[in-house]
Amino acid sequence: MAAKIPSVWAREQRQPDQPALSRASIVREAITVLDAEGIEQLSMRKLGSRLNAGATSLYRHVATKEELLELAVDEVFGEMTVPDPGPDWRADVTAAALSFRATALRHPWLSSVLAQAGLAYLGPNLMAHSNRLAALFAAAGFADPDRGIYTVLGYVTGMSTTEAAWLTTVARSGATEAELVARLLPAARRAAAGYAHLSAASGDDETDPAEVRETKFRNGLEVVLNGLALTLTR
Amino acid sequence: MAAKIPSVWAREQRQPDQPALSRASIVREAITVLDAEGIEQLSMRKLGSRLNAGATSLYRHVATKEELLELAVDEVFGEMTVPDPGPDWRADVTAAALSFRATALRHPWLSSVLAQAGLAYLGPNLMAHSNRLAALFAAAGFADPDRGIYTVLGYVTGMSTTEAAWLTTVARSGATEAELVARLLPAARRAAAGYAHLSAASGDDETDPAEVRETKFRNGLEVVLNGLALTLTR
DNA sequence: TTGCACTTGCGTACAGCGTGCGCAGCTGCG
DNA sequence: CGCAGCTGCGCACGCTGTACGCAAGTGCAA
Repeated sequence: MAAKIPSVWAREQRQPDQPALSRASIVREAITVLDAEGIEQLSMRKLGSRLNAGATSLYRHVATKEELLELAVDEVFGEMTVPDPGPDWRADVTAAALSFRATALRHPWLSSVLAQAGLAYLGPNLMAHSNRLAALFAAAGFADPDRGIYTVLGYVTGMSTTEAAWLTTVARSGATEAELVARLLPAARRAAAGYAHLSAASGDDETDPAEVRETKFRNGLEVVLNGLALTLTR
Repeated sequence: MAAKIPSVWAREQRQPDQPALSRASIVREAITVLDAEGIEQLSMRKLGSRLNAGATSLYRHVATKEELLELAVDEVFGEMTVPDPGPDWRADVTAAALSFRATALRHPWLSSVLAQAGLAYLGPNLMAHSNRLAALFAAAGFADPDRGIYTVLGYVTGMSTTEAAWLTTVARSGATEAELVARLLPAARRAAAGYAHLSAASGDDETDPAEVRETKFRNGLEVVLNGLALTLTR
């Protein structure tokens, strides 16, 4: 009732009520939808109505859906932490790699977008992330820091992408990860039959699949870091 | 005029003329479109009319567009070669990695599909590829062949995905790779300014970008293989 | 105080998408 | 000869991204 009266009060109320549809709020809400429902469920109409706005209103703040995705990607890069260079470069790189992986698994759509559009983004968070990563390898004393960066980043993105895709499959199935593994096992065994070197492994359902994945990631990373260490002492 | 007469001849002519819309021919044509126009340009309607068929006719042979993409992925995995295990496991793995990369770059949509759907495919070509890869690491004498597989595969897929995404960007820009690099350089420099460890490198436009990419790929792979070699001698 | 430029949001509309459904015609078997 | 089953197609539904033009509100200039 009082709300209907147009007055200073109403206007003051309105500001905290509706953040006025800014670019930042759009990106934030987009990430929420992406995380909750996946990339193919994000539509401009749905996003608009979640912000109490029409679909086309969003286009005042964002040129295109693709640009919105770019902004979301850069935003998410801001969640990745890279430590300041310390005495143990391996620990630092490992921490950065794990943070990358954790972020990619928290936002499984990240990999899809990156795979389709590449890293020609140049957003501020992405640049800062690259810079901090470069600092790590430079401080460690590598003759060619670039090589360290792209080798580690290649491994990390590849591994994270595969994992994220799997998690997406799990999410879409509605089951837990362990359940889906169990359900797919017969088919996998059938498919692996006749191939001498494929096991479709593991009857021991003791170990948590998520733990297994993280161990795999760490093991592979260790291999990469060992390889890189060789280029240091030489 | 003669063509209008319904007869054995007409029917016999028809067979080589129209391969009758089989699953295989649909997948083949889909790959052609995907290669030529990219993943977001593939529509069931377009695919149908290219095969002289209505859009919905395809659904007699393929349950859904997503399934069609899975079939295309497996088909393309058939193009990847993995050598039989020889005396030099590093050479063998390198050859397999380069073939994977070459295939992924020839079909840049591959990475997008894999990133979205993961490797829960179990198609025959994919299984055969994995098996041959496993054979390589087993023959090399690794205690844990799996680790070699997923480490190398992680690096290779990550690197190839990034490259494929970049090539997609290049293709969409309409320019050559070198031109696009030159065009993006100012923006990249601007973005890199203020970051101590980022160069936005290279004024020497002498070297072919494609060659640079391949060298990077090989260098990183060398690092990974060096790391793996350490787990062998131990 | 008045007026004007500018920003912001919205409604409508268009072309295109994946695909469910039911009908028509051809093929091969009894 | 007739019928079952497979193949292809036209239509229709609900959805998509987004171009366009109008209305309302805002802040600065005169």
